[in-house]
Amino acid sequence: MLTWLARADLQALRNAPGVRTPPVEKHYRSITTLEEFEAEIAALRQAGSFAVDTETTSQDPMRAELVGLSLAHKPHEAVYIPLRHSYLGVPAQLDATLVLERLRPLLEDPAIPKYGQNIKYDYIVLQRQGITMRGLDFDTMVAGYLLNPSRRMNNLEALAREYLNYTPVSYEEVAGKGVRQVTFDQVDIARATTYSAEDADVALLLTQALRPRLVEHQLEHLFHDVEMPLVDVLAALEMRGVIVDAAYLRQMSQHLHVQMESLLQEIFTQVGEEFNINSPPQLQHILFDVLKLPTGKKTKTGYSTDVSVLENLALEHDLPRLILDYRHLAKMKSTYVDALPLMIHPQTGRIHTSFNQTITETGRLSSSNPNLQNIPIRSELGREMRRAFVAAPGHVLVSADYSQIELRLLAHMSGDPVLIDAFRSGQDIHARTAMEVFGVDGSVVDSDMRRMAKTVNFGILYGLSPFGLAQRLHISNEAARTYIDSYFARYPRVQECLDGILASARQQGYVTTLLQRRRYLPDITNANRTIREAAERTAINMPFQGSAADLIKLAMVHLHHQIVTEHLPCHMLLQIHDELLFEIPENAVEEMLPRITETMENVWHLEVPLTVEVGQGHTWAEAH
DNA sequence: ACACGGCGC
DNA sequence: TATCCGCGCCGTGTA
Repeated sequence: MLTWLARADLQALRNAPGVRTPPVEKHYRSITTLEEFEAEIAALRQAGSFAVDTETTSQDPMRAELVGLSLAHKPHEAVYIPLRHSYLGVPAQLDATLVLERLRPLLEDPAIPKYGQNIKYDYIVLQRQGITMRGLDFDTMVAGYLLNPSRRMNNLEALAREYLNYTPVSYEEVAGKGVRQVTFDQVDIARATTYSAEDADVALLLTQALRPRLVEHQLEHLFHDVEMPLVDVLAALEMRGVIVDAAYLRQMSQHLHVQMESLLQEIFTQVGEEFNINSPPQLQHILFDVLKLPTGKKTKTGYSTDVSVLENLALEHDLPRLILDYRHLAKMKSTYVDALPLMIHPQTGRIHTSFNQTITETGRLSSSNPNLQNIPIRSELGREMRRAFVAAPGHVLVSADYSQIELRLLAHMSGDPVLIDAFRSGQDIHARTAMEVFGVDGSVVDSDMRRMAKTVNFGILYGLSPFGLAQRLHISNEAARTYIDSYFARYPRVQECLDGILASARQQGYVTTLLQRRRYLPDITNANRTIREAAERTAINMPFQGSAADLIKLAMVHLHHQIVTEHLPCHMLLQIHDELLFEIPENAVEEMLPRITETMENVWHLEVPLTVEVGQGHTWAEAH
């Protein structure tokens, strides 16, 4: 039995010698005998809920090997069960299969609530061991995120510091850092116990500390009905993965290489010297010193060479276009065509992204390792790229995306009669805005007017300034101001809605979404105008971007529930903010399409209909 | 580690 | 006077 004074108390004594904190005794121990293990199982069942933490050999749950696990059902007590520690002189450990089989009834019982920090990770690790953890009740990372989505880190250490005034033992302290870091199976069991058992304990303590705070912030519905159920859903998406056609990408890579070499020669010939196009400083030198082309935007370190600058220069010189073409090919090749095949999982043959639930300040998900939410689509080459994403044999990919969801939310929240009428009667919303803003009949609206109206519509959601609109549309500031003024004249309730958002942001210090997701905006009263206005744009965007995130998350939860309880032949693969991608057996598509669209469209009752557009095909390019 | 540029919604 | 629309992730070059 290991017992010591809590580190927080030691720190309190050091930092404030006048303050006496009652010492808390901590009881962390490892379990290596069957008798202890059986007693622990009985205690866990008796307690009826517990915190779980797994220790593994990798940060990536799809590649991690289980090394041990910790359990905590009572504050300041926890056990660590080493399973696969491996070092010279390692003591006897319980058999991993035996331990997991005895824990299975507890872990798989939905009536026994489980707590943890980033519990999706543990869920996937255990799922790969054949255990389906049910009753995921409280993820401290998700709770911390909902309480303040702007918090940089929602890791256990940051949360424990903020809510428990306590600093737990860090991973580096037990496993080392840098080149000297060892995998957890090589960590001495006694040291592993101090770390791992504490993590389970802290997760339990944080659960108790954060639960009432969620209620205070009116976040319990969002937490229990959306974000916590979503943990299982995201785990399922990540584990299923998506197939990419490596042979196709290899071919594409060779093709791109040839094109890039040819472009490169043409560029060097035009310039008269060789240089590294990928180096912004070298490119600046060539464009603005050697060729003496006019400079545009400035960056912190010099003159910008980004797309908008090169597009302007392309009007008076041939080189910028070649640079743009080269950049596009280089981007496609390095970021996607060459990188994605390297991410194929050796066992599953698929790519398993990681969906992060606690990163964005608006409530959106993010995707990384690799990011599958920014696969190209807008260029022809981008669409070719999407042909690499394919369905399994006998399956098709189905894409279902919410049409104009943020503008529909604007119609709903503002109650603007013109916007509502436009969506209820199924009109082309950008064409309708063109009619309103330019004061013309529908028959007069041409593609150029529609494009400008589209920019205005999206600009409204971002708090666009006349200056920004002018830049974007290549028109004068005066013209841009006129467009925005006429927009608000025709949609007065939208103006009131945006003013209301700003007023509540100033009054409360935060803005909220449809499902009460909250984002604090301390800069909304900043004396610096640039900073304050940035906060105002953020405030205006958050309710629309965040509510859209709320709704698609809820739809994912509903769909996943149907898929699991009714054993539907359908796998959700990806979420791309307003789109869901599925993999479905060919013979089940007819049955599944209406279920998907109806579930997504009926996820929430708004003043305007939510509509979903679906497509299908053997590749993602065809499905879209 | 940071800046830049660029892909998505 | 200067302003350059919100939210992300990642590759490359430079330090």
